[in-house]
Amino acid sequence: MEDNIFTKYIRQNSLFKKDRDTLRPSYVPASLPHRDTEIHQLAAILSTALKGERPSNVLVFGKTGTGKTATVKYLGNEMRSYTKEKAEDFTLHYYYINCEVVDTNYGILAHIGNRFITQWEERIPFTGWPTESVYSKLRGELDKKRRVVIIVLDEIDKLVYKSGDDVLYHLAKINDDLKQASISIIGISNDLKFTEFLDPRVQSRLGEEKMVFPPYNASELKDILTQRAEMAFEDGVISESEISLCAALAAQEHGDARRAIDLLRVAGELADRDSQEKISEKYVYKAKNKIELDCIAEVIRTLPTQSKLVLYGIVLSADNGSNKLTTGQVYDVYKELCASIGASVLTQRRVADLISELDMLGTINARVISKGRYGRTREISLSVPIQETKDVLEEDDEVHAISLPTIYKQMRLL
DNA sequence: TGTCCACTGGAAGGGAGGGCTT
DNA sequence: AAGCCCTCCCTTCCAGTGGACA
Repeated sequence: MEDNIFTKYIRQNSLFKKDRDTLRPSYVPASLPHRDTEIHQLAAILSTALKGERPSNVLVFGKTGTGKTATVKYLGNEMRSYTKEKAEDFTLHYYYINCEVVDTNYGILAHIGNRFITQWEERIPFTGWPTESVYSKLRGELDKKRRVVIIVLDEIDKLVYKSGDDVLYHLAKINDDLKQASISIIGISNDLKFTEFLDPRVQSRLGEEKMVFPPYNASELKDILTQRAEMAFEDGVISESEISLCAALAAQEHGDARRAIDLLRVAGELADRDSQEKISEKYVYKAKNKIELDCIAEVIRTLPTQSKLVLYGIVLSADNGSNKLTTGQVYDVYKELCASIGASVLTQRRVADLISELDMLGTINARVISKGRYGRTREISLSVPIQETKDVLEEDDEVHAISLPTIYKQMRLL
């Protein structure tokens, strides 16, 4: 046991208290600073459910990290603990569904339906049934008892963009067909405009009540971080000035509390790894850097192969000192890269679109310029670090197979 | 002043693939 | 299993264009 390689890591004094989950994005704290107004507003709407009546449907808007999900989950917990103490003649159900995970009409209906089906044999299968049957099965199960069902659809905009508003139409209309039970929906979205894509009938039913969560400012973020830091870190590990720094950095990025908390956690982890006793300013900046790089790396990693090849071409050119490229130049290098690994070569038109996509993702900078006599094109430059990007791209098997010396030779000929 | 380059960006359509329906 | 529809990725075709240069 003494010689086990992990002993040292486990024994090591940690800056974190045992419960470091308090800095995870999914953690819902027992109190939410600076969300009193929103909590009370939503509680007033939902309180109807505690009397056995159907509350209005609610749409909750707000940018990422403004506490939408936390507030809604918090109220769910509160309602559950309230009803636990009372014996009512109806049951209250509060279900949370993340539409980024369950993103099809069928999936949502089946998911909700299965919550009410206790017998395994009777459960709705993952796939196979016509959507209409799932709907009627759900309706039948719901109406067996007197109940109020509140369904939270987080990231509801993702669902609408991907699968349209059919489920929402069904769910909004289901109350007309129910005698005993009732359903209300809380939709959470960070996109204010998604309702434009809804059928007008769905739009008005779903948006009976609307709430907008404003971003946190730096001092509000600081209170949130102070609360979390107390829960997560041992005493004296982090001081006020470092917390302020985290808050200030996150406030610059439109007051995203999740970002701020991530910053705190990563700073802690980095300091911990270096066996520090305190989280100094240096580690906050290191954490900021790491988070940004991780973000970029993740974007690049999930790119389709063809986009990776285009980007790789731009990276190699930048590595060779050509900072500003035209679409034609990028295409030439790209063709060489494809040839060297035998990949199919896309048309220049398509590659131009891929370049636009890379531009939108922020990995490159591409703006249209005119070089007069010499035509109109995009001026393309890399906007992420060369070496790191190259490393991430080379993790890809296909990119890895490229023979660099050959490419460099070809590039000199171009 | 007009020309003309090297593209841009819109439009239409093909075809592969996945999921739903019959 | 087969048909259908939808979405995504891609190709083909083409009109349009900012500005250096003759």
